[in-house]
Amino acid sequence: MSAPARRARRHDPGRRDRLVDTALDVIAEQGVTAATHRAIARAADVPLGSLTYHFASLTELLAAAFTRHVDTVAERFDERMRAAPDRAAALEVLVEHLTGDLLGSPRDLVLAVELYVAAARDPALRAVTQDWMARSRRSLERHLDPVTARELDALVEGLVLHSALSTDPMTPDQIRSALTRLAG
Amino acid sequence: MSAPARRARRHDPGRRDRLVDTALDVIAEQGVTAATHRAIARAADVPLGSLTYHFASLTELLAAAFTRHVDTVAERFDERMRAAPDRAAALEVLVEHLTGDLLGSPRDLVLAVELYVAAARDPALRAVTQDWMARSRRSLERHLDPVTARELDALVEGLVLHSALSTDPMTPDQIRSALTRLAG
DNA sequence: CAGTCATAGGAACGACCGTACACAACGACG
DNA sequence: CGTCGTTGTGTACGGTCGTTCCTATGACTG
Repeated sequence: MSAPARRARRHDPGRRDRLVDTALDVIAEQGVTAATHRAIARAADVPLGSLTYHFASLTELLAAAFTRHVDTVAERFDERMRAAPDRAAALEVLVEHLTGDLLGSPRDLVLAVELYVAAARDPALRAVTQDWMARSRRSLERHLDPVTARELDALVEGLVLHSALSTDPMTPDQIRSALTRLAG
Repeated sequence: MSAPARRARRHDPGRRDRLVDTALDVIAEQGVTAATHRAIARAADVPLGSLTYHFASLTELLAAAFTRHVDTVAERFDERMRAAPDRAAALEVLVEHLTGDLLGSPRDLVLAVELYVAAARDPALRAVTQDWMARSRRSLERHLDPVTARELDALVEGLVLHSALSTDPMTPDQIRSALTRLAG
């Protein structure tokens, strides 16, 4: 009957990496507040003690997880931004990034908001959001002046939050027109 | 020595109200995650059992607290909005509301973000934020078309979040120019 | 092949939580 | 004055949490 099929190998290189990914999964599926040592250990199918062995504290693990996610998203965005030939194309990249990546994928939307939550609660995680905002702005500044970049960045944050909390979210067209209106 | 000067009277009408206010204080000073039965009871100087006597659950108490706060802020905003003679004045009211009330007072800024956090975590509290957004939009629509109102509302949310999480927040002038740029 | 040491594993500790509940105090009312 | 229902209080239960700690293992080094 039982014998819970513990598949964890005794020797498990890359477990640390796997834990970071699993933490991200748990956050996306159940929220930061549910991302406990035990929940992550269960999801990764490793013993509880393994988490404190690889990460000095839970905060450190969450920081690693959010950092990995931010790296992925920010890098993908900057890549596309670099490829944009001019200002108009850059705006279209932003629209696509927002409606496609952030709002289009429930996972990324949830992760963005959960990061806000975590940052608001834990000063150690605030550095991650600040890094994200800084990189996002730098990407925008490839084709836009700093003032516009900053305003757009704030608007993007608002639209993300709005989408996450509101019933009847804005359509991609409405979002495009809001962004172009501000940047125009 | 001890005899901890428990000042709570045996008969204490209005205690329920006082608990709501105290809950708001605790949230503002220590965050929603620290707003536990025990923390609020300690701050209000009432016994623990008193909280479950007046409120069926902790969520219900937090909802009452946030509702009271939202009522205050939303009503104050709508009042000033009604007094605005035209669109330009309305925009100035919005700037004043944002830079003065929300961003000017650390307490209100914290409470706004904590409400986002609570809403993201607890579906029962989401109704409060949705109510806030709806009222905010309705106030804006007194002098602005619905599309602009909605866009401004999202931008305001973004600016609040931005201010709370960012180092070097935007100045009131920068905020004014962002808002007028979108609404212009 | 023996020894070493980073890694893996599991149980336990102490703290805090929301909530339930039995009891004490009180005011209203006969 | 005695009874009763409402309101207030204190304690305890069952649970989850982060973290610590001791033991076991097995891959690598010499």
